[in-house]
Amino acid sequence: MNWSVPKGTRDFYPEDMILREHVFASWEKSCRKYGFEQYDAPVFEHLELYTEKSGNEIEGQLYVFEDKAGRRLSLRPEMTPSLARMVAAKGQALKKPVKWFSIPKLFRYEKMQKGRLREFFQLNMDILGVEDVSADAELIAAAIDTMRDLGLTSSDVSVHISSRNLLEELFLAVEIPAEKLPALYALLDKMQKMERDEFNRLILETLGNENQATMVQKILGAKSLADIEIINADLVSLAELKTLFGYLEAFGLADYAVFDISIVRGLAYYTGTVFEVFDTARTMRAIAGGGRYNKLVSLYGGPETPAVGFAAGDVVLSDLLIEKGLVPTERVKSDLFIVSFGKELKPVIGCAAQMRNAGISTEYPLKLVNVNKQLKQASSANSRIVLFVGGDEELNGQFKIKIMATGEEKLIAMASAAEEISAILEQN
RNA sequence: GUGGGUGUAGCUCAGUUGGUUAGAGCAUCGGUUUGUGGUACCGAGGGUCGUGGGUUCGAGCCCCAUUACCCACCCCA
Repeated sequence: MNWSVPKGTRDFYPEDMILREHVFASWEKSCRKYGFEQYDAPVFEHLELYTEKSGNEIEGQLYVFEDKAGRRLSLRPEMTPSLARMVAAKGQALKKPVKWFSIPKLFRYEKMQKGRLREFFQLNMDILGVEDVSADAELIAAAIDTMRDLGLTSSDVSVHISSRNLLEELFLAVEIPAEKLPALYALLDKMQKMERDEFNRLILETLGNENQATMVQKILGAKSLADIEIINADLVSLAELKTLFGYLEAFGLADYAVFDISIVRGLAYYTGTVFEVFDTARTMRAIAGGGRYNKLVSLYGGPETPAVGFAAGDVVLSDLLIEKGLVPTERVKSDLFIVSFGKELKPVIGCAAQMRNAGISTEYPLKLVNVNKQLKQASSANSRIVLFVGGDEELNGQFKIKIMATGEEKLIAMASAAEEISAILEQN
């Protein structure tokens, strides 16, 4: 018998939930701050939803199964097809712009590695219905802000931005045949991983034309938009990118953003802006990635809908937060812990009920042991205040309480105990 | 799918050229005479040494297979 978790999955013990909830809460907060609304969709979808977009080959990376009626279904490997389907189904009825977010659990049958599991979470944020680059800027700003809210600065992470259109325009201007573009994109995606000479050799091999190869090498050597402008100043996408970076500067986020011509984002459905967020040390895989996908909603039978979105996985991000020491450690089970001097549980329960009814998170020992032991429990529950019941103080209509952080003890009136405790909890 | 590395207590690891009953720290639980926690002292539980086979009088240690994890490649929505 094998009682371990399936390959590529995780258990979340309470102590693991601290980090997970920290990240989720931060994500949601950032999304709301930008006016995004939450949505969700089924965990499994018709298989065709994914094969339509990515081809039959991806089936090997999906958790595919058949239901009892013989339907071919798949656990969702990504959220965007579900989103596109939902938006397509509403047709023109949705008020634009649509700004939606979701935190789905996703499943991919993959060989696992550092930062890549078979079951994981993603934050997805998308803006639909806006063609202007202002939407790209709003989205990228929101993406950066999710990182910033978690304590990551521009010296920890940066967003590398490019544009599919820019590459296409540049390449077509030097008369590279359109059918060669996918091969070039694939090559470009690997640029960071190889020596410049090797890279240049492969470009020549792909194009089979020395003049074109030289031009492409020059284009791909561009380190900034200014470099691009020298090569070819008359490009629509160049103007767009300049506008985009201008907007990011207006957001006060210029420190995070860099132009990086090597960003192409696989070969998927991107039609314009593409970007990826990396740790600046570049020791991990991408933390987030996204871009513009103007064709996808119509692919699912909806109206032509411009769209831009991104996804950030929880795995690499969590690794980074741990490495940077940005993980909360405090684990408060309950704010108040009741310790009893007596042997009767009933008065303890009565007191606990009173506190809980007042909205105070309260625990007490389920087995009445000696006071020493009870206080140890209060301590490991990380409770902030201990309330003693069954003591002599009650003869004067008072409870003794103890502030655990300082060890300070004080007497409070029994009649207003809940109010006084709430007040103390609020102060600290 | 390809190549490499690592598996000893819940965790981090010791364990001599193969030799009795496999150890430590941390953690957990119990106790230090029942009205005071975090620190201290005493004690206890917990391991078929990843799994299966082989070599040997004898294997945690050597050999083979297998599995899980880690790293690199492939892929990355």
